[in-house]
Amino acid sequence: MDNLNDILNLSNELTSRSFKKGDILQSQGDLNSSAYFVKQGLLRSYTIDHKGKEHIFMFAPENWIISDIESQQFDQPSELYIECLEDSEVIVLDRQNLVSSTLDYTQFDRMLTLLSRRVGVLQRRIIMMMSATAKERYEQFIQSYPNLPGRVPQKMIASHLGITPEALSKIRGQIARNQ
Amino acid sequence: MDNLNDILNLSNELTSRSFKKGDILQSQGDLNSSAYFVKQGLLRSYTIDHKGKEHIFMFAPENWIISDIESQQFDQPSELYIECLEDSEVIVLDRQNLVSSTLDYTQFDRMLTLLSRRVGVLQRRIIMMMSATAKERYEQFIQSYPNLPGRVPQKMIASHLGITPEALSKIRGQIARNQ
DNA sequence: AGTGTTTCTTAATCTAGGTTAAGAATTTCA
DNA sequence: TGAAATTCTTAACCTAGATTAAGAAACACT
Repeated sequence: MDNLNDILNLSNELTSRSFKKGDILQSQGDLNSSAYFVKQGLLRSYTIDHKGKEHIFMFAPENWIISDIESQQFDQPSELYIECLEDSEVIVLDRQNLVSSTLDYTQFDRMLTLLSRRVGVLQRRIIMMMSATAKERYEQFIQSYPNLPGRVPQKMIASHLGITPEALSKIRGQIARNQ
Repeated sequence: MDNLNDILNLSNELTSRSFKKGDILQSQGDLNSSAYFVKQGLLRSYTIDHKGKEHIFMFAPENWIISDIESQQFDQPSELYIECLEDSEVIVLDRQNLVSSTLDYTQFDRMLTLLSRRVGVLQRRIIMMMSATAKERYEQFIQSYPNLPGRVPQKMIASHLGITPEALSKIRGQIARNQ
């Protein structure tokens, strides 16, 4: 992802805000949900299901943008919590910064690119969930995001993979053992 | 989804093509992948994983649009097969019909809406896969797509849910039994 | 209409990953 | 720096769904 300043209207008027580890930027059910561009630090998004269990949808380290896109675009209640995992510098993009009427042609085009790429990521993730074992998904995860283990507690990686912390610990034990 | 004619450039020059049940409109690995708008009939998209197993990504009945979006937008090899499940009337949208340079402002805006909605659907599907049992996912499926069972063989619904046909049969047996 | 092919069901068995529990390691923060 | 809290590991046991198999039902095609 190139310079997001070009993609959006960030240039002048939008400044970044600081958040502390543990801060919740947005909760499930919130209206007026935003998109968050991470200049420095690390955010995560997650849901809590009807059984009270937490499921991490994604992590956003430096230069990533994180948001409940549908909620943000159409002013629907957010399905995701967005939380700070490290003290972070974040540009908050409200509805009016990302909605069609405020975008010029070039920005529009980049927005379309961004969304198409996201669809690709989600498509591959669904296929992964359907076809791969937990071990395969873990190996694919550390390959795709080699700098995240170390910054993120293991149990959160487990949650992102859709397994329990115990299962991930067992898998890591296995991997360590045979080599 | 409103009238797709408005969203795109379909109006005059693009006519629909007929396909027969069983026709494969696009294969895994194909370049020049297209998007397909279903006027009449039913399509599906699926992958075959490295273990040789088939996984149905989505179904597209009347008025749906189906495509490997990332592949179509960026001219990358398709990850999905797209196949006809019934004799169908389909408008084939090549790269040049859907790429930024050919879209006017209104079309652009609708394209953005379309993609944001797709992201929402995929997001909910991932959360479902992580949090719900096979039975819950099946019940949610027939609620979301009440007209598909009957048009689609059960084993394909199983594949879309990420379970085996035997497991789905067992679940249906259970449901039938206790009421 | 009749035969071959695909789909669906049922049942027995197996296994990846969940659950529970408890101790060890690490982090947090006064 | 040291006590409390959180995270990680290991192990025993359990369960949802996979696998295998075989018969029944539904479809497809001449």
